[in-house]
Amino acid sequence: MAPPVRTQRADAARNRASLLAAAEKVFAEKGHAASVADIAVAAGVAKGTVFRHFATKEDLIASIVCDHLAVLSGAARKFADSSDPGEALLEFLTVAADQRRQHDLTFAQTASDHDPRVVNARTELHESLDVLVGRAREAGVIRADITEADVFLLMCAPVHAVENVADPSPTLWRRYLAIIFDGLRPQGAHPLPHPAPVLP
Amino acid sequence: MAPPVRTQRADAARNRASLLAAAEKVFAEKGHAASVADIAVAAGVAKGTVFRHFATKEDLIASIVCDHLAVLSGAARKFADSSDPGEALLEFLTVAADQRRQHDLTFAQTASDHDPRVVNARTELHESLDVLVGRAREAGVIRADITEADVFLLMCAPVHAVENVADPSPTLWRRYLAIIFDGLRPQGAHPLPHPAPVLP
Amino acid sequence: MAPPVRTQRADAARNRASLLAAAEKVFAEKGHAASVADIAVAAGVAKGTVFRHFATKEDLIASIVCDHLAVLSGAARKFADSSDPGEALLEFLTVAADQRRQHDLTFAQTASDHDPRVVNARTELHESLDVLVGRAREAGVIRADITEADVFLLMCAPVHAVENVADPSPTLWRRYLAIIFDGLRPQGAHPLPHPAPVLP
Amino acid sequence: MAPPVRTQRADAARNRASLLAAAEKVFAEKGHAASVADIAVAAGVAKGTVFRHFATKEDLIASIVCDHLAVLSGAARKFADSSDPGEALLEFLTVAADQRRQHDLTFAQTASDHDPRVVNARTELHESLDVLVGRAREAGVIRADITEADVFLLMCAPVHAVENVADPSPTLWRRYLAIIFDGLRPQGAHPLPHPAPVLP
DNA sequence: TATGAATGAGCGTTCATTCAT
DNA sequence: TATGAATGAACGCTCATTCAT
Repeated sequence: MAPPVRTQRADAARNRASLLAAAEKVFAEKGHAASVADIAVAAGVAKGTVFRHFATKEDLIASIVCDHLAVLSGAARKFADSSDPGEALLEFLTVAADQRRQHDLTFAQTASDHDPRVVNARTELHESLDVLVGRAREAGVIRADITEADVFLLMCAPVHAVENVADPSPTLWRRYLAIIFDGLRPQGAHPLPHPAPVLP
Repeated sequence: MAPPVRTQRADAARNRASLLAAAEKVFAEKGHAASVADIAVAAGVAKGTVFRHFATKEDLIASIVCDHLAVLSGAARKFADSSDPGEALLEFLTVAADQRRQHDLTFAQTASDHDPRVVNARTELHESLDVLVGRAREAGVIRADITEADVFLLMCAPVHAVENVADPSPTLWRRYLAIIFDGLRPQGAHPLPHPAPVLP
Repeated sequence: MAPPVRTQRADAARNRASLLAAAEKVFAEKGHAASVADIAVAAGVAKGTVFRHFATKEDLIASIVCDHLAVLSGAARKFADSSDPGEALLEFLTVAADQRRQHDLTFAQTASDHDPRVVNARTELHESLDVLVGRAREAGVIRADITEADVFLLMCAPVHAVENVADPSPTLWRRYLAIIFDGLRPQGAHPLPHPAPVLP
Repeated sequence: MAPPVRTQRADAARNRASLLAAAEKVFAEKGHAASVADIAVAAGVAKGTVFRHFATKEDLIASIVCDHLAVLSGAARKFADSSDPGEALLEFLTVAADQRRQHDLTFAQTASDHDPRVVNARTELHESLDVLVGRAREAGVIRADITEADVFLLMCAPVHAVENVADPSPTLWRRYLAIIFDGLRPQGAHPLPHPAPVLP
């Protein structure tokens, strides 16, 4: 009963998803050195098929970045409903760091900065974060001068810090998340030498 | 008294220095995408000249990384003599972040991890940092459970955080250094969920 | 019945064959100085296409050498069935010299010495030659102390000799083949000052 | 008493000679892959000094080839006085093959074909050989239809033959010289299918 | 639609040669 | 004169992208 177009679209969507998953893995493993051929092999398709789904390599990267941002938006929205705003923020940061730890796409960040889909996804994340951080701030579990932008910018710092360790324990980043989160707390806070940035 | 042969060497040394400076700049701007040709153009020399001074591109990168590490070692040793261990540590972190802000070579870190000169330079930095951090810890200005490795790993976090801002204020990183440094302080510290790593 | 996928393969195979032919010609003309670009131009394809068919320049050279060796093996086996072992050996040497005259790949011999495919092809030639030379020896048309290795090593000598002539008659090499073949005959043979080598 | 110009010339001549010796060795070892830098290092001088003595790399190669040809001319002239023309020819071929064995410059042959100094040196060798071979022919120790050109062209064949052996006994070439020399002898000679070439 | 062969710009690197010292 | 730093053309090779099948 299903029209053939549907079937094709379903196939294509499945292909696209498996390509994204393969690319995410390959990029995380090889970083910038990952080639389209590598990704095609990992996805079990021909090189040309990658370009059927993603116009350019940059487009593929941007799609992955979008997915990551969407996952984070979802997490931020979900945790924003929590009755414990401090715990919610910490849990969000834990999810964010863990995502980054599993698939480090730092190299892709700047590259896809100008892609409109990425801009949208980031905007959405900013909005979700604004709620989450606002509640934590109002509850007094983080300083009054900490903004959504601060959380966004510090989000990946724990994993970045660990990146310089040769063979890190898979939970070492939690140490640095704890340190940074302590820095966000109001207890013993020193005044900050620079106002928070306004992100687009 | 005047060394007669030095003239040539002086020229070559000047060239080498300008090559290093140009490469530092180009790498900071373009990251891994910087080509040897780019660097040669920036330094105003022919491509072949780059290879006269640095056997491979990797060698050039390692040389820059070594220089950076040496500057940091020097700063750490200098500040270790200070009478105010807390201020000394903060000043060191300020120097480190500012260096990184001017020339971000994050991409090079991993690449030159196995170069013996880089290993040596890093070892030296670890030793210098050990003294600096030890004094701050003993003076009680940072938590008792913070080690030299923690400082080393968090050293670049403020600049990393800022990297996601499109056109950042040149001193925005100080905001994040302040937050992280507050996280290192003993006031209001929560226990850390993971022991500090042991760096080689 | 018609294999549908063969069309692409046929194209690629044709390209590969024309690449091999072009490379054979260019290498014969320019020796080691032949560049991959030269070969690509001669074959009417882009440089990258050469590397699609042959992983490296060395691989391409080895492929040509293999082909040459296989042709010689085939000739040796074919002539080994002859009822006139002396004539058969002479005909083989004629084929071998003529092949070499058309495409001198002396320079490639040593270069591809370690390629396993070349090693195999050479081993096969040695085995074929062993039969051919053995029969000639048993028939008494060549000396009793001449081995397959001798024939293998002297095989290209006639063409080599002619290489020092500026614009040689295309059959001049036959003169030197005749002289050398006379040297292999039992009539008027002097004892040899060194035993035959054992080739792998 | 000696004018300083003489001293300089003597120095220069010594330098030139040591450069030639070093180059001969390096070329024999590395063939075409030998670089001017390799030669300079082997001679213990700077790269620029090589070009003070030899305008181009080709010029250097031509000079070595000239030297080799001159040595052979000398040998040919010396042996031409012998009372045993057959032995004299064999001895000349032995010297020629041994020279080639020690320093294989096959790769250089064609390259320096058009250098006028090489042309001269070769002409001189042809003249010397003409006498040597003429006497052997007249004495009946080689066929009546063998010319100086034949000997010239077959001169290096024994060493060439051995070149395909991986780790040859240093006297293996004598085996092939003996075979080829037997081919030159009148006993059991078959008529040759092509007239001797006329070399310039 | 999916394939993978072809493309060609660009890469890191080498090296004969030039030239200021 | 001898040096070795600088040059730049050329090399082998890679890879994102295009396109015929």
